[in-house]
Amino acid sequence: MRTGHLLPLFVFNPRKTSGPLTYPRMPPLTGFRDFYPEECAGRNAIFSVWRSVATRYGFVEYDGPPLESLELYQKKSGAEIASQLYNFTDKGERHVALRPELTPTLARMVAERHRDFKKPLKWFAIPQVFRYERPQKGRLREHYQLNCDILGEPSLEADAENIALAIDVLRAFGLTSDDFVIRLSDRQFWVDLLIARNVPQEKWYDFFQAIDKSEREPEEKTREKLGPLADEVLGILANGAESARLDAVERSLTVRGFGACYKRDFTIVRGLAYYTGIVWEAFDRTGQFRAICGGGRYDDLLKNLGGVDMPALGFGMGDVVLGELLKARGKAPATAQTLDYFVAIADETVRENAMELVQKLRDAGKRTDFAIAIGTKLGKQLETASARGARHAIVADAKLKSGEAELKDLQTREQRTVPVASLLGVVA
RNA sequence: GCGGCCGUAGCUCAAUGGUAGAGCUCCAGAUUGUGAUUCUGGCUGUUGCGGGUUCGAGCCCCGUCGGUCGCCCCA
Repeated sequence: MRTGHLLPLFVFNPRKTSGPLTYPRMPPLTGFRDFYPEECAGRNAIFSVWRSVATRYGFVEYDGPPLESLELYQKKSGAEIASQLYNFTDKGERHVALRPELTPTLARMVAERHRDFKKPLKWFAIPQVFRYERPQKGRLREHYQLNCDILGEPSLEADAENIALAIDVLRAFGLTSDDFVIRLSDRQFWVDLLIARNVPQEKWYDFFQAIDKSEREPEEKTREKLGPLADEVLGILANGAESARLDAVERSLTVRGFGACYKRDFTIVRGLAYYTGIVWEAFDRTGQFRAICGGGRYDDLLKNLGGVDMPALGFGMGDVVLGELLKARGKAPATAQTLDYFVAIADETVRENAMELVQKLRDAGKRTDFAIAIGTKLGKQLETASARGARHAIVADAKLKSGEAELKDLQTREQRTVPVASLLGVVA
């Protein structure tokens, strides 16, 4: 009984699956994703692997708020960071931001209650994080990021443990040392060199920038940026250098059986601000994707952010690049969503008996569905059952009233009459 | 914030400046108790949007929005 004056937006006609476009589409915002069931299953499969491996390494899960004070990030990265994140003023005039990373939150939480926890802490989280920048390949405005951190342990064995976890996460997806490589570097090595060569601290930023870009820029440009240090630095980038810290980490990885998974590479400096020791990134061997994951030691961050002097390190792994890589290598986790039973109602006079059976199956833990629409043709119901990935169809007919049903194997198409009782537990 | 490329049906794509189409998907029927194939029918567009040129624009021009790739930046 439509009166005709309703806006098209509010008219719902279930018989029409598609119709004239009567109002503008509302796609998700730039850089944000919808997760339809298939994508959601894929995302959850990734989460499941992440959780499984992290807990296997003795890490425990935590989380923080998705919204934090803007100051928390500015304190760590400078005021200009605001231009790169989602920030706004809330109704209480507070300057807030959607979290661009979890590490400041972690530092805040640990500083707040560090006395409550035995050291070292091995914590992981799977936050959705946000950044305000133009989307590009492997980089959106939101993504989910596995974060694994070890706090309160200064030894290099902690660095190795963290990197080993990252390697094992990648292995758990079916990737091998043929697919990826950890590029290991030592930020402290560069700092030592800068001090030894009397480079003033205000020039360090440009120095790290030059190293970071040396792969993507012509050598002449890098030389120009490095000035008098050019020969020495380019030699180190090309041929490596001595580092007792890297020796220790590499030894630990090798005895764990990961000798083929890493290479020493001093071009990795990981951003600019807070890393203090070992830093590393994982890349796919073909180089067609940006970094899969990366991390390092940040021993000063907790002191600077929360006033608690505690060594710390960690890594982050996003779902976007990882998902692209797994898809390209045919290693995307299987996401088939199936049913144990689909109850097809062949005879509407037994619908109530069929619903009783559906409920019993569900109570018994069986994934069970049925055709809600009354009077759906049996053929259509079986088609649905098959499309939904059900292993068996149960054809509910008059025999159901005497405790029997037709059980049909949807793969073999074989069908037999069975007592209903046998469906509740015995038959899988 | 800057630049390259691309925007046609839900999806993948056609259409010399001259009446906007196909395949797939979806829904239904052939088939009122049996799903893979097959056949038939149905739904579907302000050609992203707004201007301009032209007798006439999906096509050419300008702008804008969106997508994508890169730059900047990288947590």
